[in-house]
Amino acid sequence: MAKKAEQRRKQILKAAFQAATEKGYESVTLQDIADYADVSKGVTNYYFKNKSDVFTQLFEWITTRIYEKEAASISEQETAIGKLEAYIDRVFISPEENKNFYRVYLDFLSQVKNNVSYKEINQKFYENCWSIGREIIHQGLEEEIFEVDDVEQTAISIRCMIDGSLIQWLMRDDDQLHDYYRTACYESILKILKYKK
Amino acid sequence: MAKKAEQRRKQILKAAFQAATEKGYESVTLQDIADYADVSKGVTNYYFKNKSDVFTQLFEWITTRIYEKEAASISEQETAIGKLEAYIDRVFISPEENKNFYRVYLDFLSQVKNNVSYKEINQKFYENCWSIGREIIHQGLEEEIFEVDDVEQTAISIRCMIDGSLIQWLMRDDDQLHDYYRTACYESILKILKYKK
DNA sequence: CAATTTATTTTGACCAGTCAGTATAAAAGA
DNA sequence: TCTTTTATACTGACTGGTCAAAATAAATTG
Repeated sequence: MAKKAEQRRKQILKAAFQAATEKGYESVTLQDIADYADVSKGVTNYYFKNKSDVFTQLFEWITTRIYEKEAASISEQETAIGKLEAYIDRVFISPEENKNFYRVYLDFLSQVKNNVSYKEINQKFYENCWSIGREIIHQGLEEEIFEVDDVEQTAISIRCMIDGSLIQWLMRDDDQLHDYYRTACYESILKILKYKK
Repeated sequence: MAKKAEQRRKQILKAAFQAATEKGYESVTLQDIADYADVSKGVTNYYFKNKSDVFTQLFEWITTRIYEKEAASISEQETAIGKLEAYIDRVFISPEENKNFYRVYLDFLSQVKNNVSYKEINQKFYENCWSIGREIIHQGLEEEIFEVDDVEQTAISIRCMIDGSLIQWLMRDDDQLHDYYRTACYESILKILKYKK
């Protein structure tokens, strides 16, 4: 029974995600979600406390998923450079694949200031991101190819660079620029790490 | 008379801005705007075609204002380092002063994908930002303290770093971190510029 | 096994409230 | 007086959330 409920919950979250990608966070209605999930309107209220509850859980799901994919990508690599490359490639995954994820994530970001839960979820996401940065830095220090004096600050800066590049890429929304921003981001991070090849 | 009209327009835009900072972009109503401007609802509809028109003009006003303040800050400085410092200081201006500007800007960013006008306005803003970056880079190259091979790409990366740092700072929303992010951003950009002191 | 009861899930009509936009009235200014 | 500007009233569309009733599934009993 709990299995069925969990399945329904996921189904509704996916519908909410799809609705959000196509209509934008704020303008999504409970009816939209129900339509995308192919159920009637009441179901959403049966499985979720209210609309806000749906979106809170969706935000958590999205940030967790982004992190897990990133973490999985770097763990497949042995070297610092390999990890960093895998990381950036995952962030700038081919147009359309993860683009929607980051678009909806940006939607949520703009809501963080109005919602304490969102802020906490995002804080957790940041901490996950920083841990990825630390892992890459430590590996690079071990290999003696990076020169970093403040590991924590550098890990934070890496994510700043990634988010900044990602957003600028998303905003310009030109598939031609995909490679450009991925490369620019990657090379900037190498400089921040004072990479000596 | 045209002067009076222009004044009213600005008054309404300011009211819309204030409403947006306090209630968030999407949930602002025409009534809110009228209330903040201390006029009746009819006035807004008299001076603007519709709600979307108000926000489009507000977005243009905000991005222009952010750019102008940044440009003014760096033009007061002679040296590359002076310009860069002034630039970053302007971006990370004391909590509350320009914070609201960037918050509302972020609100607009999340709407760019649904609105062609927003996209164009933001594209123009980016170009202005990049021109600031170029100016600093050129100055630093003249002084022979930076080492940059692709000026354009580096100018873009500088703004990525700024936006990324800014957003992370805004999201964490802890006044204690103000200095931290300003410094981290500044130092990262120096590394991207391969600054040799 | 079949009949019946109970529990769970789903439906869609409905309500009270909000909104953008319009229409109209009032006021101010030329 | 006539035009411009501001205030108020109204409308029609849409929203989130509620709820009683229907449908379905599970459990119980004879």
